[in-house]
Amino acid sequence: MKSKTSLKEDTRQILGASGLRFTKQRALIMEIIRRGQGHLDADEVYRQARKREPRLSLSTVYRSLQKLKGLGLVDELHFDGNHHHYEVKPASEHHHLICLGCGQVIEFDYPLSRYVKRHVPSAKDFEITETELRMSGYCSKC
Amino acid sequence: MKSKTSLKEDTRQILGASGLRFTKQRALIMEIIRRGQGHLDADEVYRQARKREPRLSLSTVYRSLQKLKGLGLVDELHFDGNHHHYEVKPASEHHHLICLGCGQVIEFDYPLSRYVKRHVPSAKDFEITETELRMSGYCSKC
DNA sequence: CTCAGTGCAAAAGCTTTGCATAATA
DNA sequence: TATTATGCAAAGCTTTTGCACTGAG
Repeated sequence: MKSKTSLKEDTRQILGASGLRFTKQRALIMEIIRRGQGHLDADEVYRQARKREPRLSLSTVYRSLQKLKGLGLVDELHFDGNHHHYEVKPASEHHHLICLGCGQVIEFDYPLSRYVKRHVPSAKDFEITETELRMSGYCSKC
Repeated sequence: MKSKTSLKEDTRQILGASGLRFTKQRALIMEIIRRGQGHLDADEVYRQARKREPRLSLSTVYRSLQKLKGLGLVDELHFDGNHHHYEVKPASEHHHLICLGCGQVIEFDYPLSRYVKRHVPSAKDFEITETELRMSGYCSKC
């Protein structure tokens, strides 16, 4: 219960600090993304959100996601090239393993950018701001 | 000169083995992707190809890319969620570092999937068929 | 009260598909 | 000659944009 409230308050504060507004639509979108464990695309967010806020429009979802991403509250992922997926920005660096058989997405934490900076010469003088590792294959069941 | 011929012959043979045809359009597309060092999207391939084959259509580019990808001759990358980028499938596992300032793409080899399989528990019993690491940030100049 | 945000509808990319024609094996 | 591939045009999806209205601060 605590984390839910604090996500909401954090969001309100960060939005406010940038002169942006904390609307019920944005609260709902954040809430859904958090519950979705980071693997929802815009349309799924939209469909879930409409259950509670039937007049919400898809463009609001897109615009909110964009703003939240700009503020660093949400990350945009690219599992495939067809649509974006979103997740509440995780505290630690984490990555995704996708099963091509059953579609499940496994997350794992790993400070990969630190590792790469240390081991890859061409990454040495790069200031890495974003890292996305996507691995796909088949899980033990498939 | 040798490698050029052998890419062409390899392509012809692999297509043939699957009952597919080696057309001048496909030869040209492969050639362009190879020269493009792996960072062209479909439209860029199309524009370059039309210089030599003005009647080529964009749908042929897409269809060919799809077939070539299916045969494992070409890899599809997702730098952003808006379009696909293509590269001739590299022999060794390699990844991409993208500068958000000047747009340059730095490639580096690294057997990352082996590393991850070894260090990440949840990846242990996964058969990884594809790995894509995308890191972005700012290069030393930007 | 003011400016950011919303809903709706229309437009804008990128990618795919249907169909008749051309070209490979 | 039998299919596979191509070109063209049209359709499909996801995402973005314009505009008048609403609502948060």
